[in-house]
Amino acid sequence: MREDESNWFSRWEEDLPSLEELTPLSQTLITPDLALAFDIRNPPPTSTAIAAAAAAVGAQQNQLPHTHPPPPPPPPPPPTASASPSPTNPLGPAPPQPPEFGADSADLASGGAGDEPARTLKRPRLVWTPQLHKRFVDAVAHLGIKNAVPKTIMQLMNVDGLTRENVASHLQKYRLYLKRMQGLSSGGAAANGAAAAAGLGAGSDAATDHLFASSPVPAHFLHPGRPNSDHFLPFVPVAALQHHHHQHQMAAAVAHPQLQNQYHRQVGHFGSPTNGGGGGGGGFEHPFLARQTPPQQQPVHRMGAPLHNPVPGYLEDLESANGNGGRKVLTLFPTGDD
DNA sequence: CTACCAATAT
DNA sequence: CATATTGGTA
Repeated sequence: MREDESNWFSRWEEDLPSLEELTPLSQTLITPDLALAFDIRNPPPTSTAIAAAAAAVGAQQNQLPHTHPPPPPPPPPPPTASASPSPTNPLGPAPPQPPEFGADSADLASGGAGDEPARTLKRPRLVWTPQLHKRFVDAVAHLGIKNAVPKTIMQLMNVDGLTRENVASHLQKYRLYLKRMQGLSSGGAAANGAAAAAGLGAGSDAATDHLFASSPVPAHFLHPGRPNSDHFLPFVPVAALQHHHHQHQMAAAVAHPQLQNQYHRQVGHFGSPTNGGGGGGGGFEHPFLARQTPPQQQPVHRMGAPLHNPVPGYLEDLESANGNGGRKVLTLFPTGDD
């Protein structure tokens, strides 16, 4: 049993980051339903989509999975017209997202899925794009390490198509990353976890930081035993369900399971040109799949998130993996937690 | 039984 | 290496 449940809300404030952290993240996940909706099995003659994708290095995640989903029946919203007070997504509603399509989906000849979806199809590998990860971190940050468990995180992220397993897996890795960093940052000059996370120290250079360094790590993460500043946010776990009203819920990017080559070195130019530089609030996205699938979550009656609706328009995020040594610019949150 | 976690497999 | 999958456990 989770013994902490008794006092988890007593310490909510501790973990509560600053409200401003609520980042209007937006991600698009191609959910199988979606794919199905688009009818992938009726692909255009396009062929070298994959090659194209490879060529389009700037974009790494936009392959369309041809997964036929285990039919998640669109649950008819039977809200008896009563609840649904704050539809505001805790972490972030999705700003306008350019519905860009990857075009295509190479059909693999596996298994004769010539016709109807074989019910035993697996989902494509989820690609944790920086944006997605950002959302992940935000969710964890907002939940607090204590409550940051896969299910909760998943719900908070509210990314369509994301499964608990996905989050769990990533969470595991994330924890490892944090742990590694704790050891390095503690006692060292780097008092700031974010700094270490950025890839400053020697701990994160090439490998581990790829994705993780993209998102600042909340300071409290590195020091679980030490509440930083007491945040006071008398918030209550409002049971927040997501569906209700259209909020762009995007999807995450997925890649083909098989065509997973091991060469990708393109994590570096995310900044969308349209935005002018990285960072830009609300404006940087990639060729992602945008679309939302009908509600598909279970009526889990669990707590929601103590977040409030973020104001869209302010985004931070950074990315710069140049091999220049050292120096990392952390465009941290406006709160300046570090 | 559900969910978490760590280990293991792909 | 990044995810997925599995097994044991709370």
